[in-house]
This record gives sequence, C-alpha cells and structure tokens, in this order.
Amino acid sequence: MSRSRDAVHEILRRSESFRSAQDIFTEMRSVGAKIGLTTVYRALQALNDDGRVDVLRTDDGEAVYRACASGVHHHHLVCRACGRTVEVAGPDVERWAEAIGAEHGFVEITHTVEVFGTCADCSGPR
Amino acid sequence: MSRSRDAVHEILRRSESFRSAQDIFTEMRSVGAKIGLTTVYRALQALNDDGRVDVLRTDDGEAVYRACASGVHHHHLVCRACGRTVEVAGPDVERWAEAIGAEHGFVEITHTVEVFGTCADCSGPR
DNA sequence: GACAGTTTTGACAACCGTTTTCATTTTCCT
DNA sequence: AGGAAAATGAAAACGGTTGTCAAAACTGTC
Ligand SMILES: [Zn+2]
Ligand SMILES: [Zn+2]
Ligand SMILES: [Zn+2]
Ligand SMILES: [Zn+2]
Repeated sequence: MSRSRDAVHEILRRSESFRSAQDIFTEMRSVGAKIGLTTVYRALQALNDDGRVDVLRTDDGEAVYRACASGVHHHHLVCRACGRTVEVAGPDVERWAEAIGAEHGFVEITHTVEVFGTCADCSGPR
Repeated sequence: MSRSRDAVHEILRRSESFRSAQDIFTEMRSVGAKIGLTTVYRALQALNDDGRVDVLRTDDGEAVYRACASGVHHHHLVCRACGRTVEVAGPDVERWAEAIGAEHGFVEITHTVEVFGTCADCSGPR
C-alpha cells in the first residue's frame, strides 16, 4: 500500500478541513487520477492506523479525516460554516478528564473533545 | 406520538448505559411488546428533539441514546467494557472551550466532550 | 355509539456510507 | 524475464437509518 496512500495523504495535507472518503475520491477523479473508491477507503484506514490522520464522525455518522500538523495529542476547533480547522491544545482538559475518571474509580481514561464555532471569516463583517 | 414514545423513554430511563435503536427494539420485542423498528427510531428522534435524551455516535457510526437524569448541560464518563455511564460536570472545560474559540476569532461556540475508561467493577480485583 | 378527520403505526423498500469479495494488475525480488 | 506477494477496483454485500404508504388507533362531534 503505497502509491495511492501517498496520493490520498497529499490531498489531505493540502486541505485545512476534515474531508470524507467520497469527497476525496471525487476530487481525485475530477483531476484525472485513476483510483477506486475502495482504495481511498483503504488508504484512509491505513493512514489512520499509522496515526498520520485524525478521524471523527459527523452528526450524521459520516467519517471525516484530516492530516494534522501536530503529531502529539491535540483537539480541534472547527468552523461550522467553512470547515476550517485549527489544532488546539488543552492541558487543563487533559487533567480534568483524568481527574474525573479517577474520581469515579475508572482507569485507562481516554477522551474525545471537539470544539465547534463560526470562524471570523464566516461570521464576517455583517 | 405518544404511546410508543413513552415506552421507549421508559426503557431508556431504566437503563444506565447508552442504547442503540436496534438494541431497544430487540428488548421490547423480547418482552412481548408489539412495536416496529421504525417506530423506535421515530420515538428516539422525537425524544432527542425534545431534549429528553442525549445521543452520541459510537466509533463505528451507530447512534446510541440515553435518558439523562440531569436536564442541564453535562458530559459522560462511559465504561468501555459494560457501558455504565456517569453524568459529569466540567465547568473548567466549558470555560476552556469558550476561551479557545474566542482566542481564534470563532463565535457561537459549542463542544462535544466524552470521557471513556474502565469502571471499578470491570477493571475488577485483579 | 356511530362517524369523519387526524395522528400514529409498522412492514417493506429505498438509501447511503462502508466493507468484503475476488479476479486482475502492479510491485518487488532473484 | 519469471514468479510470489501486495495493491487495486468494480461490483456485490452489509448495517444502520430513513422514506413510503396503507392499515390501525385516537380525537372530538353528533
Ligand atoms: Zn469559516
Ligand atoms: Zn485531549
Ligand atoms: Zn464497567
Ligand atoms: Zn460542556
């Protein structure tokens, strides 16, 4: 798994928002790349397994992917309108999650945190 | 929408973990209730519209529902093994989300936060 | 109670994103 | 070049969810 995996990774690196498999597939086809939808799905899950892309689920259950610049644990601030995404750190949140878990006797704590809003460009000069 | 909506709500109130539509449907049928899967789905989305149940997506995209005791904004600490769920508050997290959004010029901030772990019963006396 | 109008129900089909299958193509190594 | 192994993609299968539509249940009125 290499040729197309890199192609998919490249698409994601060029994008600053989360993208769906179908979305990526359509873009690649529209610029003449000959690739199958199945391969896009496989590339995405390989990239995710390797920790090279982040994935999250939209409200309607679609998986969307992003090649994040940061290799370490972080979260996302996503514009509801244009999808633009900023990677953010939240040391306080990390500590809070651990603490709240411990407080109730839970171990091996993990968490998911996403922040949504409307970015400056999209809320715009009214 | 009433009879079956209440029945579904009741099932959820009796459960302390998040449940899927299929799951609820199977339980209801197994105790002799005559209800259709479609109706369960409709009841769940109605309850959610009314803000009476919380919904979240599992990693594989399935929607799961829970009738939370708290009517106000809160988050969940979920056991990966048995599903047992504790409602938790995180004032620090609320403030952090607002602040991080504002810091990047985003407005109308919302967020999703879920904490996962293994509960005391499930991690058990090794 | 009978009746007409409205709402709810549920079997079934349609949808849609994702995964599996499997035969073909490409890549890699000698 | 030759053969084994990995990658590819078209099409079928899958699983959760939503749409369809005719039948059933509920509503209020005479
Ligand atoms: Zn925006
Ligand atoms: Zn974190
Ligand atoms: Zn547990
Ligand atoms: Zn919150």
